[in-house]
Amino acid sequence: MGTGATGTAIRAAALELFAARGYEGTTMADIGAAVGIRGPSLYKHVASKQDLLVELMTTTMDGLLELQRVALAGTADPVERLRRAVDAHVRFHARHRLEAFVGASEMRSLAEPHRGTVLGKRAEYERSFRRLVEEGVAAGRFRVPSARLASYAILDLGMGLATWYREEGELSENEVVWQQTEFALRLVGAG
Amino acid sequence: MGTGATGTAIRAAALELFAARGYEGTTMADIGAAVGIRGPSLYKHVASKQDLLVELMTTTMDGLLELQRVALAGTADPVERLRRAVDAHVRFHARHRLEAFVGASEMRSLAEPHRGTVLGKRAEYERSFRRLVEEGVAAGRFRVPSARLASYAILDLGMGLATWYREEGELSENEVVWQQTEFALRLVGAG
DNA sequence: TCGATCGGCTAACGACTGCTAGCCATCGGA
DNA sequence: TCCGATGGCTAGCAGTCGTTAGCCGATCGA
Repeated sequence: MGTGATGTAIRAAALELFAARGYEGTTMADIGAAVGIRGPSLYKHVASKQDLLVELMTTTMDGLLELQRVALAGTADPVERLRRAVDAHVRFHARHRLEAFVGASEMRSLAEPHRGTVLGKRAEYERSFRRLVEEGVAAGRFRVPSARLASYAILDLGMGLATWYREEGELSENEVVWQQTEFALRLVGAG
Repeated sequence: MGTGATGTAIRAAALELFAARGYEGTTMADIGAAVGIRGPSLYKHVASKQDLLVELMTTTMDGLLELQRVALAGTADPVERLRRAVDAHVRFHARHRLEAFVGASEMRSLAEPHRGTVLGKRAEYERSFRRLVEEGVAAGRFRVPSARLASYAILDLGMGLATWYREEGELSENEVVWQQTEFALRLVGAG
């Protein structure tokens, strides 16, 4: 059944190229060259260029949602719930910066119906964060002018990592995660 | 000398299309259609498609830097300085969401040497924000684990507007600006 | 009135794109 | 040993793109 390793290598190369040059700016020949084969040979492993993007974006959103689900399971305290959700959010963006960057900037290149699906997952993710803030406000633990704006701010905090975070940077993943979580809690007035 | 209005209309149409479909995903025919002419006719008004992007991105960064300069002029108090810088930052992103979005996501489509120029301006803008945080820390008015991370967080807060802010939204520009400024001050522990 | 300029247009070039067709070497299992 | 599957390859199709060339009607100052 072959090694199957090439399929993974192709997806990894596509991710890196989509992040660096954009979906439209990346050719199948580019992706092929990155794994040592010609463009047309790619079609022995993947159905189409669009398929590469679809799979990349849906698995990214699924991973993010799953991580959040796990982080929130079995915890009732609003402050602790937000802390865990932000931890998962930031950690995911640190570990998958390229996926996050492509996910945010290439939504337009995603064809229907997948575009709608991914947008739906993203809306669900955001709604979940807003609810976390509202829970904290209702419990008298947070103090914010607008739960919507606060949740957007927290989401943006983590998504920003996609731009500036580097694994080789001077700050470790844990340090960044801790500080961003601290920022998020200060932001909602739970410091 | 003609009206000159067409040149402006072309730039406005290009901005909207670049934001919606991306630079590579936008054709000269698209831009022409948006202003009621054919693709090739555009060359009576602009030098090239790349020129459209170059001008868009440099004027955006210049506007952002100039606004920051004005905001900081003649104020010494670190808290007030950060407050004004964040106000300008957020207000700019609210008023020029499309420019900000294109500026952030189409850097890759910008050819050298303009890419280097714009990146330099952006680095200067970021450095200025970091210095503001460091000033506040040095004066004992802010309390942050890392000035670098705090300044990134503040920058991301405003840049996020590019994604979710809408003029027709329920929150007015002033409300959003005020709340984001509040968030930024909480974030650096100056609440 | 006349001639230049302005700003549209179509035709077309040359390069490039995603993808298909079809060929062939390699190699593991029967 | 041989046969089929695997996974490379080149050639090429059918389009699209940015851009140039060259044409022509309208407008306007002299």
